[in-house]
Amino acid sequence: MAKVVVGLSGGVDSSVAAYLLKEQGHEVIGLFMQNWDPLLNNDLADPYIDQEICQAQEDYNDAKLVAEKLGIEIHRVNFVKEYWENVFEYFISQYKKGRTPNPDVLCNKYIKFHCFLEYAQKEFACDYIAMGHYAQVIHHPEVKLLRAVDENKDQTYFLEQLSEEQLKKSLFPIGHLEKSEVRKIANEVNLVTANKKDSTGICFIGERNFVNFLTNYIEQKSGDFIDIETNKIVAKHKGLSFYTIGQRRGLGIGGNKNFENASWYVVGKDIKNNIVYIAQDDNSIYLQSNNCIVIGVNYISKNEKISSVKFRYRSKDVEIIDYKWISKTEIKLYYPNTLAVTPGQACVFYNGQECLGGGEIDQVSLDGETRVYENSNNN
RNA sequence: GGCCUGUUGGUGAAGCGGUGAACACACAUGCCUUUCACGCAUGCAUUCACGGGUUCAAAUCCCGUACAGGUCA
Repeated sequence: MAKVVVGLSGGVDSSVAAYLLKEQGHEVIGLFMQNWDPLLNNDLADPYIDQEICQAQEDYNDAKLVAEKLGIEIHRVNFVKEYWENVFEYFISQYKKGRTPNPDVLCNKYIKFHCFLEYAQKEFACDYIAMGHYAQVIHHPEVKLLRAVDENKDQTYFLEQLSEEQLKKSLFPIGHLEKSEVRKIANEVNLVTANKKDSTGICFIGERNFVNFLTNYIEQKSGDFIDIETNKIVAKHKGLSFYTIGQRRGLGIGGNKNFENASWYVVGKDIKNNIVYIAQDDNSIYLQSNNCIVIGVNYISKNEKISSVKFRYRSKDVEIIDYKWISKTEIKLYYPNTLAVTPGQACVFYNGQECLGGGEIDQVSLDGETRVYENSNNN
């Protein structure tokens, strides 16, 4: 029996997490976070911006109903400023450099498992915090982060940056359940969130037309789409930051008599010359790499060896052939040829079911040839 | 100026008298998804530059007009 503060988001997962903790006999307190304010943050791409009730308010209402149903207290906290300073500014700075950052990894590191944790401990003197993530944590004899039982929903990818101290204080009550079981429980207990659609898009921000969203924060210049095979200009792009490596949709390049009848994929960027390189092959050699440098590494389980990694959320694990530490926080990984490993994205390390930590993909190469996925060296 | 060839959806392009106008790419929507993406599914020309004619029937044949390209003096 412990005192636990649950992050109630107004979704099914956290609702069921709270319910399970209560069932286990813990003293449970709900805490709702608001980390994004469309008006304050000038988020003109928010589809709800003209509505009277914003998304956050609607979610809070659901969270409140769940708390009432479960008979637990609910409180509300605002980390809009902290989110902007610790997550969003970095996110934008990376996009300006042509990279493809993952804000949700930082959101977990700095907001959910830092601001929230501190607040919960200070305000409520709790023993633990709990979240509705699909992940499992073991506290004894040593801290381990494990993939969720429901491998399809596993979210350890986003928890890659959590420290041992943060994990020690955290519980993931639904990590041993399948998503379908979570929904089933929610229905049995009759929670309003039981059949609510899963939220997607950047955590706390939500679904956006991404080009419009970024346009609010990044000035972009149009430039050339160049075929990397022939070096010919194929079309105009809207701004280098709007594209990520491996992207197909949104390029707007239709049939062209000078080229084959095939889709185009983004395979590189040249920031200095504002060029986006493309190729007409989803398996292009220019999309492939077999080694990369990962920086800002957080290593949770120092005794374990990396056997596989994930380069993008929900992508298949890639077996690691070898790796070499460059410094305490930088590592070079060697792996079989893989498509679209993208600078800025999180690279997460695994050994079987255990998540060992991870870092940020910095430089990507095929054998000795560095991919022109970005030119951050010039900045 | 004469002669010749071409003009099909957002783009590239099949079809060349017989009756729902291929296909590819783009795009849209849906699914998938706590990042960005990938992927999957579905949809998308009542109409073939325009006007007229022949025919039971034309995008497909004929005539004219307008564009575009070629070619000959």
